[in-house]
Amino acid sequence: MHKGQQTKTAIVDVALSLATQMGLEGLTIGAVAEMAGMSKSGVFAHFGSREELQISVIREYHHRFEQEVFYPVLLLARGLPRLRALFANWMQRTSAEIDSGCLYISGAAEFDDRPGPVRDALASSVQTWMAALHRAVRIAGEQGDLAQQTDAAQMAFEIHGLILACHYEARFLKSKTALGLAQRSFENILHRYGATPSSLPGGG
Amino acid sequence: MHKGQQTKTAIVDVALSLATQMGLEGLTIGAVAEMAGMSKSGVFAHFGSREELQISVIREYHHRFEQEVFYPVLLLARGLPRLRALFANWMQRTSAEIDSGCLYISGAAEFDDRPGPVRDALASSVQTWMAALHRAVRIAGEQGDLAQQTDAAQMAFEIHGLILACHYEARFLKSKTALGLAQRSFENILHRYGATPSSLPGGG
DNA sequence: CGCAAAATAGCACGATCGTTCTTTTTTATG
DNA sequence: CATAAAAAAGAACGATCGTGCTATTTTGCG
Repeated sequence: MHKGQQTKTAIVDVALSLATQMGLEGLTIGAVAEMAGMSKSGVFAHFGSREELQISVIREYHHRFEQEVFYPVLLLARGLPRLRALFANWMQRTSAEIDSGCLYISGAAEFDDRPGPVRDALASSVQTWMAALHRAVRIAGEQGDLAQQTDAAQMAFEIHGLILACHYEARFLKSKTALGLAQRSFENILHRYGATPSSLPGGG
Repeated sequence: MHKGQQTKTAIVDVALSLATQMGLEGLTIGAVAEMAGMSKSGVFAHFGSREELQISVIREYHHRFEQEVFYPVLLLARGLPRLRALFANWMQRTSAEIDSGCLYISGAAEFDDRPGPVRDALASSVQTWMAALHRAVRIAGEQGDLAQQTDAAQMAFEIHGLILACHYEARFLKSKTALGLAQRSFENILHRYGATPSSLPGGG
């Protein structure tokens, strides 16, 4: 008795790809049904409301984001290596999302002043990721991989900005140089905050 | 025989405030009509299509943006003073748009893969502004107010990112520190590109 | 004022949306 | 295989949308 979960997963899969492309507001049950080869009511029955479908999509996106950019870096040494890897994974995903779209960016624009459970789910996911980024920066500072006076919040903010500019200019303005500019920006930020090319073994 | 233009202006005014808040896709003729105290067909007759209304809104936004952040800086000396003023005006507008919303950001998310005249108008406006920003940076470099090897495209990209992060974190995540972080980011960028605190009078 | 033209309103259309209700098909189990 | 439950389909609803058509009001000019 678990065929339901199986098709529900398939529906969310289709809905996610549709939501990243058309936005969470452009996510219609009819479009999902057609793309999934089902009837509208067949899709609807699994969620009970469009809002619940949207939230399921956000949860799936969050899960994939974690899986792809966050979890892998835990295998690396704390500090600068982990921070570098975090950014590298994020950039890799961002570059893929130049074609597919990013739910955290399009969703923010759609729900930035529309209260409700969808916005809550979206903001909560983003907050979780922002906190993880902030933590990675802070730890790199504590490890001595960054200048002593580094402000983690400031550095995380600047990294966030570079990703947003990359996505904006590449996806919307079709700029072909955005990836390179973003990569260079990150190196500039690392340099500014005194990142060591390789960790010093016995730093006090 | 120009009452038409008068009410048309009023309609665009209402439509703009509605579009910045709800997005260009959320801009419905019925909502505009109600807010303008008119009938749907009364509003519709002025534009002939919703697309034309959306484009009119984009043009109006573009005009106000120019008027508010770009034109005033032409009174200042070329180089760093003008670049600083450009950013200051941009930030002032951005801080206001934390409440009202930004058409260039929400519009980009909505139309980043939806071809057509609306997207074209939006992208064209943004491109114009991006080119102006790039030019201001380049001129500052040529004036000797920035380090010799400054890459104008790179610096403009980083400034753009800081604005996007500011808007994102302030408007969507309700961060109260975003304004300060953005201001600090700009100072960091200026410092990194060797901006002089005040222009050197006789620089060769 | 009188009158043509412009501006606006009123109304209805087809389409699409989320949702509900009912019926049919599929599934898992005795 | 029989059968009850789960899953999916089908049809219809009310609402909302952009838009076209027609009537009415308002405007500006002689």
